[in-house]
Amino acid sequence: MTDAEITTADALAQLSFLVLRTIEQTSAAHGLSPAQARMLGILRDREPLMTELGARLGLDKSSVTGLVDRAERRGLVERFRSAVDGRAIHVRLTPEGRERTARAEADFTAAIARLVSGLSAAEVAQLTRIAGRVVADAP
Amino acid sequence: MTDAEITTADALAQLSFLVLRTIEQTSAAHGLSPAQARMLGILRDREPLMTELGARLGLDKSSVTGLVDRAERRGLVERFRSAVDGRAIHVRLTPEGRERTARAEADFTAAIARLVSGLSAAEVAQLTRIAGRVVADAP
DNA sequence: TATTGTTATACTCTATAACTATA
DNA sequence: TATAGTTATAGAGTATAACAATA
Repeated sequence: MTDAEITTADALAQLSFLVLRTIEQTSAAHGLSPAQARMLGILRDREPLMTELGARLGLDKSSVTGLVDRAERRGLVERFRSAVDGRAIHVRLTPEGRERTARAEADFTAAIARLVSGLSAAEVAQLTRIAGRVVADAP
Repeated sequence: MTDAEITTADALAQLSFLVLRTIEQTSAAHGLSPAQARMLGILRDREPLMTELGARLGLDKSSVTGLVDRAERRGLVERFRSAVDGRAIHVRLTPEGRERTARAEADFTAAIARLVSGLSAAEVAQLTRIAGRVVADAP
């Protein structure tokens, strides 16, 4: 009974703050904001329309315009017109953006490994599996 | 082999975005920003100095000034001078702030319960225990 | 008319640097 | 001198509402 009891909500909230802080730190080390890092991660294997990007990020279209504007100004992404719809615009990584994304992700993976380094291999596997289930089940 | 393999880093990043979105939604339903909700949660059982609050939140003192300003304007918190140090200022919840905090937390707890409703009771317990361990081990 | 995207505007959040008041 | 806090300023991120261009 020396360990404090902790609710699921508390444990997940605190774990999330920890992971988000890790994302902030590794992003910042590569000159990226967390929002940009998240967008670049999505663009790693897609060239979505502005609207689709907004849907994936859960952001309003005007927010996506600003996010893409700032990333484009930094040479990380570029816009190009849809071949089939004159109104629609795709976004994709530039080579520079792709490199930065890869390096930031490698650092993030290493940081997460340090974060769970106090767990046994079996516990890490359980955590990964259960977290993956929650994410997959989510609406 | 029908399930996609997922890395620990990916699973935790996605879970964290999911939890953060839940915090945003339940906060917004009570007229709070995520940053405010987090601050109010800290103030639930403390009356810290501005500096101590900043240390707990990991924020610069000027950021804390703004955060407390906006919360004070909404009647959620109040400042009061230290009895022992003429420079120092404590922050505490108002009765209104305490009520809002309690209601938002209850909603958040319910939302997290829905998030993990696809897991077995044993899995929820495992997730809670392991997440708690990671948080407790973190620097 | 409906949809795609941008612009104008406003607010929150955050940091750095300069400042005031107290220790 | 050093510390606690505020102010001035700047930039990112977000949303709502109004708009232009295309479907």
